[in-house]
Amino acid sequence: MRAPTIYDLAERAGVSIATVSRALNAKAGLSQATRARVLAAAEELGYVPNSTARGLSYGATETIGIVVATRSVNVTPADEEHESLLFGDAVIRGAERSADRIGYALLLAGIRPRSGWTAAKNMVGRTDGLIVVDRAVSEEALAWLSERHPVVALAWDRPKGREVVVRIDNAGGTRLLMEHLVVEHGFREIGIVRGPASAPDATVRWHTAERVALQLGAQIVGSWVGDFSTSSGERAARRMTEGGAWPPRAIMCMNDQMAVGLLNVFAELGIAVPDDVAVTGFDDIIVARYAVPGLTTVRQPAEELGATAVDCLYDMATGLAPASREVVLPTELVVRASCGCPVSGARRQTVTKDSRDWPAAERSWSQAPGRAAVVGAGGRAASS
Amino acid sequence: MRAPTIYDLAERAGVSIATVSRALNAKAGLSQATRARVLAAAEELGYVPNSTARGLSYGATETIGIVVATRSVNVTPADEEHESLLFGDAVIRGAERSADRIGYALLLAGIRPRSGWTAAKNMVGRTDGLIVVDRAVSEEALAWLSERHPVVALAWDRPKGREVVVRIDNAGGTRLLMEHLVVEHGFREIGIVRGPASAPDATVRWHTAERVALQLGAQIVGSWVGDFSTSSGERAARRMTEGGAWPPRAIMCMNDQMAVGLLNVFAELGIAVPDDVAVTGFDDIIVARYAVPGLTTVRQPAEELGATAVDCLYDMATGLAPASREVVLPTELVVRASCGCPVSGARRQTVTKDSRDWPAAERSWSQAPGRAAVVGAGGRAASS
DNA sequence: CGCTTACGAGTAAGCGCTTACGCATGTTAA
DNA sequence: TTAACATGCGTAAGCGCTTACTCGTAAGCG
Repeated sequence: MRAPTIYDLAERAGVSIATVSRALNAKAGLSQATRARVLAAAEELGYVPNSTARGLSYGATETIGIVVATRSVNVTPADEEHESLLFGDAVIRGAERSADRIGYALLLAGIRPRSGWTAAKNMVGRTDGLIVVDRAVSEEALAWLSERHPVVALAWDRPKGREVVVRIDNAGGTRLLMEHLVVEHGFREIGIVRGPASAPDATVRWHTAERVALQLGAQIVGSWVGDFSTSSGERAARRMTEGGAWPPRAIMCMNDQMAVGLLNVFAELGIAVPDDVAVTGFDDIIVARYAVPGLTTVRQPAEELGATAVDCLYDMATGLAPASREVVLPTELVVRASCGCPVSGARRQTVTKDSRDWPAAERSWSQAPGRAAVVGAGGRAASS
Repeated sequence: MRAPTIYDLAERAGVSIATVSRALNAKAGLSQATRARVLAAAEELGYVPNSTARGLSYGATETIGIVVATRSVNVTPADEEHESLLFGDAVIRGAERSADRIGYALLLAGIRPRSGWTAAKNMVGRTDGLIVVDRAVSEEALAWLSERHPVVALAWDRPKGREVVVRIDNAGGTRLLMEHLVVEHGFREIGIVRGPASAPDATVRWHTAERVALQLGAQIVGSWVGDFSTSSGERAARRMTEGGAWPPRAIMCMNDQMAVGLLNVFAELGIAVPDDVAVTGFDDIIVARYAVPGLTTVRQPAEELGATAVDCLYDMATGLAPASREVVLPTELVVRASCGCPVSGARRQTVTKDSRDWPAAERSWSQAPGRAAVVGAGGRAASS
């Protein structure tokens, strides 16, 4: 009942284990006959090589680790589903796609709020590279990891240690959105619902929004702080309507969940979106498409982030210097109804429109295995 | 720049590698002083044990593999997002949670439609057990795998080989739903939108629905076949309204996506849900909550499936015989508006209700590490 | 004071694989 | 015919770790 080893196979095929190894790994210097004999024996025995032993001997595990933050189980389900979990899932899907393409495996580790980063540390000893998503571990931990292992920090601010940062173009996306609101819709008074100060993404978005608004001759007439959750968006909406106050004509939320919170409260209060107040989000989570009205937002290519991270690590692990310390993926404006844009017909139309919105999943540059791309805002190239 | 090995550590601490190993693994028979010295040296060196070597020597990898089907990239995004992908993500989250609890790692493999199951096969050599989700691999492949490795088949029909099946109580959930429609709402004429014949889940649901309807004195007045996608639901809706025909008073869809497809088309045709036609789904995907009207459905505890699978494998890998060849998790009726139930107020109310719907994430029986539970329909115990 | 025990730590034998090296053959060229 | 080389395969040395076994030392006992 013990799994057959290379010795069993060698005996069965009547050759040495070295020959078996060469046959299985398609190395040169073997006669066709011997190779066939070994492969046949392997088939008969149902032999599967022990990857652990292979990794030890070969000196590489051909495995990429991915570290994501896992929220504690006690948040409300709505928040839990919407929040970074889904983002993390998409990243994992993308990473898995790339890993599969290069024949690597993906090892998963979730970091719980108070569990510390031991799980991430342990991955150093069993992977060829590590993806750290968002702020799953502290900056110090990231520095420690990146000093002794190839590390890609995903959706991080910018590289501080030896890690390579793969992120989206927050500034560019925010600019697109603001230009849409100010230039195309003519809104001059914009409100902003920020994220927590600890989130670099949100901070970049916020600062950019302010700057671009000024540049375009609009002004920020109000600013509220949320924590990225739907309920914090609801609280913000209540604060801005306290005592019968009227919210700004247009409100930009730094993520979709908070925007959904606004929609909830405005619907309850009878404030019409977009006719009374235009609302926008950021990220294009699934719910943005199903919100009523459909949420105008900026798409984050979460799967591509994961795929790109794996490509980068592959380069790093195989000795190629990464093309850049920082890889920036472009974002895309997704226009739905919540900003005031006409959406002809009912939801079906929206669905159709959405389908068009989605780019072909295979990016052209992903055809070349293992190559990462440096792409900037709205198509402009950007690297540091 | 080479990672420090146990030899480096031993030298630094002035002891043998055996002592280092004992210190790091908290084995008995070491003086406090020596242990402390080793740990201090480890800290200084930033030593991380090589799990590959450890696994080889120890004879177990403390890793669980999870094999999920990954749809090809060319499906429409709506279908892709809703379909098994999200289910797979939830399963992975649950599995990760359990794995983390027992100190195991999770290795991910996606099986693409035409890539074959080599990826799954290779996992045998690097894990202590395998979770195969849904129908990621063929029955023959599953048999092959389960013959030489601990395997849990998730959401599978019933065990055929040596694998343990972990699934939800499809029959029980369907019964709850049918009882709700017939007994509480008094609908006597029910339509059914089935899934593909190849999906055992859908088949069980369909047969149960027919049987229960008869038992309760209702009748099935129409049956349409879809493929689980939203667009197939839309097609079904068009077929049932062809030539001005009127759909059945109540329609039970074998999953949520198809139900959403019905909602789309009915909205377009001006058929009111639930006033003209009641519609129900199955699975309780996220979108069910955001559909208009909110979709009455049956919740699949996807995360718990993953968590339970890991618990089972842990038992199997550590030599405990699994409690049962088949573990069935209970389902839960989620009542929203699409069946005709009153939902007071607007969406906020729905959200609140939903929050209540969700059980505390920690199941009581999950407190005992590594123990799997056998729970049946609606709380009744069931095992085979 | 001599003997048994218990304790702490070292020695060495693997775990299953890859690969550098070496050694027979068979093949070619002078 | 023989040197020179390619070809095909076996031998053996690790990869970094765990652990069964061994052994020196100090404590406990009559």
